[in-house]
Amino acid sequence: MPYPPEHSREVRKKIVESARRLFNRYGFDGVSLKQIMAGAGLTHGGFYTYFPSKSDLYVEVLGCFFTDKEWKSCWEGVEVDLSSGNAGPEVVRAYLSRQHFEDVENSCPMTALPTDVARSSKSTKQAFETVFKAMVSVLGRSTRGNNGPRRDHAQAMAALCVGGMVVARAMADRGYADELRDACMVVALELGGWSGGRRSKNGDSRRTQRARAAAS
Amino acid sequence: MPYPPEHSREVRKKIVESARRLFNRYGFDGVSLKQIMAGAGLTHGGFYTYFPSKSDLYVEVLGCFFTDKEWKSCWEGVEVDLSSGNAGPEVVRAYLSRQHFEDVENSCPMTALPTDVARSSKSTKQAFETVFKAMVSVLGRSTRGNNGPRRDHAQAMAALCVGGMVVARAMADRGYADELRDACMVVALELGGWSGGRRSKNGDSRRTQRARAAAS
DNA sequence: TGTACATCAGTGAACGCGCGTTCACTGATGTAC
DNA sequence: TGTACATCAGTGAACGCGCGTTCACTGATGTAC
Repeated sequence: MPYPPEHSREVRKKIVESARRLFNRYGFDGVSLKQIMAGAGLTHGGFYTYFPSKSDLYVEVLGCFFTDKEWKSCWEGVEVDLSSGNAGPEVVRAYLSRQHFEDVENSCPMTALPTDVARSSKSTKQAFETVFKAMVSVLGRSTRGNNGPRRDHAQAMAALCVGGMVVARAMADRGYADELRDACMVVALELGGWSGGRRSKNGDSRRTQRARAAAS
Repeated sequence: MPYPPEHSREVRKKIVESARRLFNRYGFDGVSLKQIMAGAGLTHGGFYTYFPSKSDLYVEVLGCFFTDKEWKSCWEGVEVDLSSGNAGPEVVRAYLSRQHFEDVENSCPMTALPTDVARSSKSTKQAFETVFKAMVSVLGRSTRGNNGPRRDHAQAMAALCVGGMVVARAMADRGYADELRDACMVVALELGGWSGGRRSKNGDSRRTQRARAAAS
């Protein structure tokens, strides 16, 4: 047996990671297998040892986010424990943070790829749906003490987080994108009943920043 | 002068219309100039008589929605007068309607193309931003009698409309997509202070449908 | 009304290019002795 | 410890294909007389 069994697993993971970064940045059609394999330190021919097709890799990439117990984001310093009952406001702030806005490569695929997915196969949509439902579930479980947010509020919050980021990324004016992101954050937190809570470092709303500046 | 002056204008418009339908359905990279020109009843070689490049056509397509005085949607029976001060709830209902969800070809480019735009040139983003701001403006102008919605509420409503549709289109389960669309509609109307209003035929919320079914 | 003509919108072959995928092969690996 | 070997991960040339773009040309058009 020429190679140890973990070798294959490691290389496969490298390919998925490379693909995730590239798909996030350039979309499904904007990335070639040559680029993906180069990102994993290999040449293009070896791809088919690991995946039956480019589309199959795509499905796998979509599934690898948000479904782990720990939220495995690379957003510096933002690590949310999804199993805690109070992850809701943390998730909203992290999702709509400047960090997440800027780090396209490591961003949530729901922010970077939703319209690509809408045009793709059923299995791709299935992977996307699982991720979205996971987000809704986390937001819905998080309560402010009483009965928690309504089901439609949890869904709308998730749509607002995703939609806010998607639209913000499509703006030409960075200042307006920031303002929009902030507006969505404020409203999403209101919907969850988390308006009074603390703000994370990178998720500061403009309002908070202004208030802080005025106080000093 | 071999051709009348309006000929050129008409053909150009045909190309833009064909491109709009195809881009909405398959995205920028998923459509060839051959397809676009065929959709306009021409062969591919003639394209460059009308546009300098595929990208330039893309920018033009993005701008042609939502910026007219009348909302020139082809959503059957839904025609909203944007100059009226009360277009807000109508826009929300039309945007998140089943009609808009299903009619991909004629849908708003913000629903079909936002992540493509996020990866595109500044001029493309500029066109997208103009369309989005027009939507925010319409929603913001619409008041319920008092001081109207807050600025951040108008922005969040627009993001919720766009985000709700984008995510709904990426779902595998049609039933869940409908539920999500409905949740976003209910919450967006709440944000605008328009919750008590009538529902348009195709924008019926599930809640309304259920209530109606129970009453009969 | 009929004919010759200049214009230029539209055609379609050709260009170079990069794609996803295939496959005969190479050469690094751990094993056997 | 050293050598021969079987395995198979990874290589890179080659495949057919369709893309955006170019360009020499065709032929439908309205005009002039």
